[in-house]
Amino acid sequence: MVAPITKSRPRFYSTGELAELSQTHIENIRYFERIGLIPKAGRMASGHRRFGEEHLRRLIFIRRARDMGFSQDQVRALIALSDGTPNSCAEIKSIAETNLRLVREKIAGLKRLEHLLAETSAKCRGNRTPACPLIEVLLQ
Amino acid sequence: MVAPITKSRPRFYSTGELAELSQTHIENIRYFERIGLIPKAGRMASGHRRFGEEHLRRLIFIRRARDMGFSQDQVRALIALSDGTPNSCAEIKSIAETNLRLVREKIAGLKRLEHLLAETSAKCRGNRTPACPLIEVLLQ
DNA sequence: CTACCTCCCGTAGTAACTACAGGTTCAAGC
DNA sequence: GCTTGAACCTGTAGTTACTACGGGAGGTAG
Repeated sequence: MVAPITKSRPRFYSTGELAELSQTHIENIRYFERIGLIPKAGRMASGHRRFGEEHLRRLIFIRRARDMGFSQDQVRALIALSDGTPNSCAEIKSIAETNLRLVREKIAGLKRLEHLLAETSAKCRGNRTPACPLIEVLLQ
Repeated sequence: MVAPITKSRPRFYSTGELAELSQTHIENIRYFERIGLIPKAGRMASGHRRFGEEHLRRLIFIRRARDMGFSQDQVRALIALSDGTPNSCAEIKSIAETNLRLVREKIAGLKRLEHLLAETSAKCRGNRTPACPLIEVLLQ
């Protein structure tokens, strides 16, 4: 087991450092703070934000969840449910399954679209004889 | 010369009729008119819009194109190109092919997501033993 | 000391609609 | 002719999830 990059002393991060470490846009971090998706950061004397490990973990969590296609509301629910409440696991699974169903529907729709586009495009020779099949399809 | 009023029906439609016939939301029709995606409608004395066959054809064209995943800008380009300009067919084909590529990329991304969700969700029994695998995945 | 970078805040913009609020007009029934 | 309810009008604001910008202040290397 490799020791993670842990600092025994409390680590603090500037907004830019946190953006780098969490692979999140800097404006996005401020945005997440504003809408309450991450806790409010402490401040330095200068007014610059001072984030801690907790913010980093939360941001990585959020990015992963977003990568998994969860909406902002779902992410919010996942955060609330990930705190160890009994039975929350079942709720989390249910959110994931709803999402999986939506993803599968999206894939199915896009595949139909792909076939339509590919077929129609293949018929087109780019010379409009007798008429462009793409436009024909759109006009009926 | 007497115009054959009886048979060559200059059909007019109200906004609601057009919405019904083109399967478009009524607010959407007004929106499309406002942004110039369809021509400005004529007006009755009362101020109610009066649409013609041309509007209906255009709206159906737009709906089809949108169903095919074309963006509003692409739809605008397709409308401009569908007017019979020489060589436009090649440009139309190019728009369609760009779109096809984007659709395929979206499908690939969603499939990766589908696997991740399905796998993680399958591991979850909804009883958090020892910990919810979905949350584990999000936390690393 | 002077660049230059990073950070601050607030606002506005993006796509592509969708949803009011608050009013007019039309069509049908009595 | 009157009433009622549906359909229509305009204009603005809300949606999702950010992203960009303007204009200024703090931090640091040479």
